[in-house]
Amino acid sequence: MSKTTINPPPNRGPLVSVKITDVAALAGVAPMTVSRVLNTPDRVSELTAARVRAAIDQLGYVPNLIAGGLSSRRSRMIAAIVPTIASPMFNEPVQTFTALMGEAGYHVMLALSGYTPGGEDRLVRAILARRPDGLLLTGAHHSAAIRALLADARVPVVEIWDTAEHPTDVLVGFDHAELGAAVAEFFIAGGHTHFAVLSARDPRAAARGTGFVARIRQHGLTVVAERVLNAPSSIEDGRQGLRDIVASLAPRTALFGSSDMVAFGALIEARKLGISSPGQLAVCGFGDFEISRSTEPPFTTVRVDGAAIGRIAAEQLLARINGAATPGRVLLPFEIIPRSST
Amino acid sequence: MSKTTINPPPNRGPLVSVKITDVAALAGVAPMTVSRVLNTPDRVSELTAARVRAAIDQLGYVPNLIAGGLSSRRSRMIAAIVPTIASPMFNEPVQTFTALMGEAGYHVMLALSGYTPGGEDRLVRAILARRPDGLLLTGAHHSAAIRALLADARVPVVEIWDTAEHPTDVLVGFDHAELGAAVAEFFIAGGHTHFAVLSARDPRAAARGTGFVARIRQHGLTVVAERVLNAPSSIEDGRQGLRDIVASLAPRTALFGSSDMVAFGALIEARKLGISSPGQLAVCGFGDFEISRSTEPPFTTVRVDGAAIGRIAAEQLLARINGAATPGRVLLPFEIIPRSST
DNA sequence: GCGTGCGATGTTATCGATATCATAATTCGG
DNA sequence: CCGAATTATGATATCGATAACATCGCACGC
Repeated sequence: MSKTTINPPPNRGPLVSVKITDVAALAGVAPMTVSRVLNTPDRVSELTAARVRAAIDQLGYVPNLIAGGLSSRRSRMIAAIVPTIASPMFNEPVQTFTALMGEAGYHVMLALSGYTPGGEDRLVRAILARRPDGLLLTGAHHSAAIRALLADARVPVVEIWDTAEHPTDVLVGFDHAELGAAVAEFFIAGGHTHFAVLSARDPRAAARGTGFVARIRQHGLTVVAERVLNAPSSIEDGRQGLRDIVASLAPRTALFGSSDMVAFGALIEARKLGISSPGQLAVCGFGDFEISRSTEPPFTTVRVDGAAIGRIAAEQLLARINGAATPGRVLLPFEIIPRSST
Repeated sequence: MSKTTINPPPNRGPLVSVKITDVAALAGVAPMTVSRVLNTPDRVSELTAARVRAAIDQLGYVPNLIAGGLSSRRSRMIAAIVPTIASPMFNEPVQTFTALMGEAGYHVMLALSGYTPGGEDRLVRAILARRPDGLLLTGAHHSAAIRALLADARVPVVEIWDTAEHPTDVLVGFDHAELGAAVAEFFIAGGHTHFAVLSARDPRAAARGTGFVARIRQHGLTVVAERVLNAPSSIEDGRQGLRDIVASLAPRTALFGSSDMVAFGALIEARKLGISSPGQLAVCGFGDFEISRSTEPPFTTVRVDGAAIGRIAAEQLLARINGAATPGRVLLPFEIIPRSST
């Protein structure tokens, strides 16, 4: 459909590397003064600062943060670990967090842990080798090895998107089991008596599913099907999931999907199979992804304020970095958004 | 719907910071030997290596890459700049690239430039301050300031997802204009005579749209509507786009959307408005996102092998870092995947 | 008119690792 | 068995910035 082309590489000019002493020499000041112009401009007279800035521009000086970091023992870098960016789930918190930390002078290094257990261990070691000034972790349940590493490293840590009795440091999340239970109550209030759940193979999705099922059983009602899907789960996983459980469905069943992708897949497959929604199959997703809102008809989901999580995480982490005592745990609310699928 | 809770923070233990000299002392060797065990194990006898490894484990030593980087003048870090992770567009290349560079011993620092022009400038400066060993840029058209910075920095650069006559260093991408033209030909071959395009406000989406329109005009055929959307564009943008142009549509129109999100939105809105597809409105998206495949019915799109771009970018960049001469330009093919919407 | 204090700048030591060169231990062919 | 090549390890200097302390000059108050 199109060609593959290969051209030769261009040549490059001579190697140059401007350092702080070069700038200092040109501006006729000590290197320390250049450093002050860049880091604590208030402590330099406006006159010299101008001379130094001129020299910086003239030479195209770009400070070396590696050297600066070694000397000051501050990397001005934050590492953020999320399971994946292939799902819209973590976009909001990560983007907000990154933007706010950026304003505060920190770069955020994003790392993907995947959903394979143990993938996190190597990653955390590798990341700590860069001496981040802070850490953002997705999830609050980590291996003993990681806990030990983090404790030794003395790095401020904020855990998001989860809850735990004793967070490593600061936690900003919500209670997944309670959320599942709330979805159960929502369905029950709608008169449902038969339920199903499709959950990704991921600890937090599992917690939502467990909370859902537990509450239903508390009410003495029936869970007709429960199925575990890939993580992160795709639309196709949701479709396949529905095909797998279709034989078990009651004439009127309420389905909880662990993400909006799953719920959307289930809805598509139901429509294809001639199962009406919400009549025969009520569906609730999770995440309030755009697809839940903008598809036709839009479907019911649970919204968590991802931007708020990112913002509070940034605030808490900055407070922690600056040595302030901060609350150990911030649990945020969630909200069921009823739409046409229930 | 749920509560907000705040608990006090936990206390932390004493501060420790193990360094290479501590490990060396415990193992009874010189620091340099510890360094060799970690970086060039072949050059150390198995016996001493074992002793050193034992000491490392016992002390929980995590090497300081900041110090190592200053000394060796290699950061073992690659910076990757993409416009956004809110769209599935760049997932495949980025994930593949990150995984491969990771295997080669490099960490990838992901940075988001957004679609605002000029956002890239500050970002590149900030990133160069960390002295990355290589750079991955999305897009091949940069400001003069950036070009100068990159040239001075002498960093290997690979540009992806675009084409340009004279790439900064290495380029791995495809020709967006040609892609748009191919979609035009595809529609024309299907007997279409009236066309519309919805394109995101982003240089590469614009190139696809322009290529599409140009080819249609070459054939003397009619473009009934042309509209620019937000970048990155959402399903809702696609829906709104279709509403905006619906009055201009011919009884049988072929629509090219700059991404599958746009195409999906247009299809949803068309269905809602009672416009049949492909009968009255044929639609082709771009990206082969999951939604194009897994929705019902699936719709036509153009696929680019994102994983291949990521892989080749990693290979080329590694070759560049290791001083090899590499091709300046690799253009990859694309493929139109006909489905039920055309 | 002179000490005091403060703002502006400079000097020196250091951050924690690795490049490079030097040296000790070992192997091996003839 | 011996000297040269090879392997394993150590000593020293250095990467480029900043923390901490020192110094200088000037304004200001009494």
